[in-house]
Amino acid sequence: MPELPEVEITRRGLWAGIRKRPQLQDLVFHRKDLRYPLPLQNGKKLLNHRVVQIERRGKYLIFVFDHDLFVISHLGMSGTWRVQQLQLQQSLHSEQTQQLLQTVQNSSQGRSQNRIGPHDHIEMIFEGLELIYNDPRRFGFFLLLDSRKKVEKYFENMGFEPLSSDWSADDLYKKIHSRQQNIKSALMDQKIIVGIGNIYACEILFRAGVSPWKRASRINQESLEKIILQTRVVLQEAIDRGGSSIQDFKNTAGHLGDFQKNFSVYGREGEACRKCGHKIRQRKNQGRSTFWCSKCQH
DNA sequence: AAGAGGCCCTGATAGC
DNA sequence: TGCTATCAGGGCCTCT
Repeated sequence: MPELPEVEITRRGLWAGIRKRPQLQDLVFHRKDLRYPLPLQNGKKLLNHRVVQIERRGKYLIFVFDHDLFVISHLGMSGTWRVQQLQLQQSLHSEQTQQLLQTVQNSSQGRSQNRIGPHDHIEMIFEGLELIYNDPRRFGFFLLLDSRKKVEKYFENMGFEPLSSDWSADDLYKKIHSRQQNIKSALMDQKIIVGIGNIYACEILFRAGVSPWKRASRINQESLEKIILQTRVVLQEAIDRGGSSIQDFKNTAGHLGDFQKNFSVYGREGEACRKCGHKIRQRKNQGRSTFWCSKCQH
């Protein structure tokens, strides 16, 4: 589901929710793993620490706690975080807290309290509200790291941050000029540039007028500049519109995004190109549906 | 050693 | 109605 815009929307919503009361009071896991094992025991290190910032790197969220503790959260294909108000009694009773901790072993207790629904796997409880992670497909993950160094190590091989201006077209050219793969695969390669997934790769290439099937090494200077520009424009537009909700993306307040209404090609196979009227085509690339206009994109 | 393909998992939808 | 097949926003691992 979530590409950079959706993760950024999530980041903002989470931070807006907890910034005034950032001390983690409880952490509850309703299963032992997602994509990777959850920090059932180590997670207790986080209790009573404050979240000082929530950062984003590509499609990853980073909860920065005081005392050099970090949580890396990835939404996989179907993950969402939501902010939910807590009843006063729930947030203040330590007995309740004890009971919640035990729900690591027994998730049915949590559900019976009517706060938790199907596929709600993690609860981060703050004063007066909680953050709940929901993920039907469970491709997401939640990792605890105990130093900034480990965080940097974790992200050391990741590509350029598209909305940052600390890299240039030349830098990107150096990374892709020897690539034999097509430009769409290159755009989706997180080692080259981060945050772009299947939807936005299609949309960016349409706006740049570049065929997804063009070899990365054969992109000329002018097209490369267009791709970079449109990457920034499309991602920023999507953020401004609350992200894209194809099936189920919701922001932390449970609201759907709006950017899917602006899709030029994604999911529009057989429909008329909004620019030239030609039929939008679809073909698989590395197992992912790829949409493009063969008349507008070369 | 870059690049393609399989796989993890559930749910929605299409077709019979 | 109910079965089966296919597909879905990601990324890691394996194989070539």
